[in-house]
Amino acid sequence: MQISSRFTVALHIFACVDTFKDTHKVTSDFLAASINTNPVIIRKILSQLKHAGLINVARGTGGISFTRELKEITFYDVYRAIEPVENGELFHFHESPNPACPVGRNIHALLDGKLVSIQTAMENEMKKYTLQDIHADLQGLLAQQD
Amino acid sequence: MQISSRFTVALHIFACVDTFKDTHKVTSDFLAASINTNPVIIRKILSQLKHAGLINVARGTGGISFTRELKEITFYDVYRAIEPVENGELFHFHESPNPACPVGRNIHALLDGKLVSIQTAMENEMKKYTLQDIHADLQGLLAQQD
DNA sequence: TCAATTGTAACTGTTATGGTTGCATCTCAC
DNA sequence: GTGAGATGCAACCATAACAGTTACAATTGA
Repeated sequence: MQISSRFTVALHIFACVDTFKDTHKVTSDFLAASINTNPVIIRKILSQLKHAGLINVARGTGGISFTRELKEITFYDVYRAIEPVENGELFHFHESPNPACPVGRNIHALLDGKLVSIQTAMENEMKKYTLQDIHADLQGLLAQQD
Repeated sequence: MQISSRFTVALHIFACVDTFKDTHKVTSDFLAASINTNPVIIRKILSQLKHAGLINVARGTGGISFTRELKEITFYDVYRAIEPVENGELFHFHESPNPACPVGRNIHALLDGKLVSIQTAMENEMKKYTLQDIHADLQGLLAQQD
């Protein structure tokens, strides 16, 4: 299975807030227009990001602000905020291997460490990228396009 | 989302075939008993592994054999054999960002390379492990348990 | 020929996703 | 205060993937 589009949508949200925060009121409707989806989808994701402590959302008046500097928010922070799986396990292990079988009895011991190392490799790469990287890269792209 | 349990089931299948190929006829029923699932689930996964060229399955008589040495089959080979997503993209990007928005127009250019590097980090770690590692580790565990 | 086995279609129940409507609640400007 | 504009959230819907199950045709070797 794929990691849901909520992840890229969340990164898109951050890029929009960063880009437009001084020139527009960035609402869920505004974001939905840039991302081309429904405002309620945006609000659900904003709610997740808020509960993870990454942003503040102003009720009533609208508007989004970051709780930390951009370089202090990594892709991994966003991924964990958005991903609903309890304790964040990347692999779904089959539930009940047969303990009467020598393989079934040992399959977890055989695989668990390897699966963790694979997941960790992905997560460590996610931690290398921050919202500051998006900010910088976008500035570069926009400068070319002027 | 999580990577489906078909992946760990497939690795379990390989471990069973390797362990029991000389002492038992390893059928889908036999495997289903060790994995504690339905024989048809097993046959579906065997079919995927067969189409990926990793195993041969004997119709009628039953029995499974490897097409390569264990050390020549990596976790990544198994993952790609089992994962149905076309061209194997780990991330599901939202479909149609708004080209009229400076962010929407550039979001793919901003993120694609970073997402690929994350996926590649995971896949490279998967390529480090082979079925030979499972074989060796299981021999070690079983030796302890005697 | 027969028993055992694979291959596969058809179906079920559950869950996640993405989308949508509707509305209560909140906030600020007036 | 009132109203306009927002968010928060519940309640749906359609679709798809997953895991499981039944049934049966096709294959193979004894």
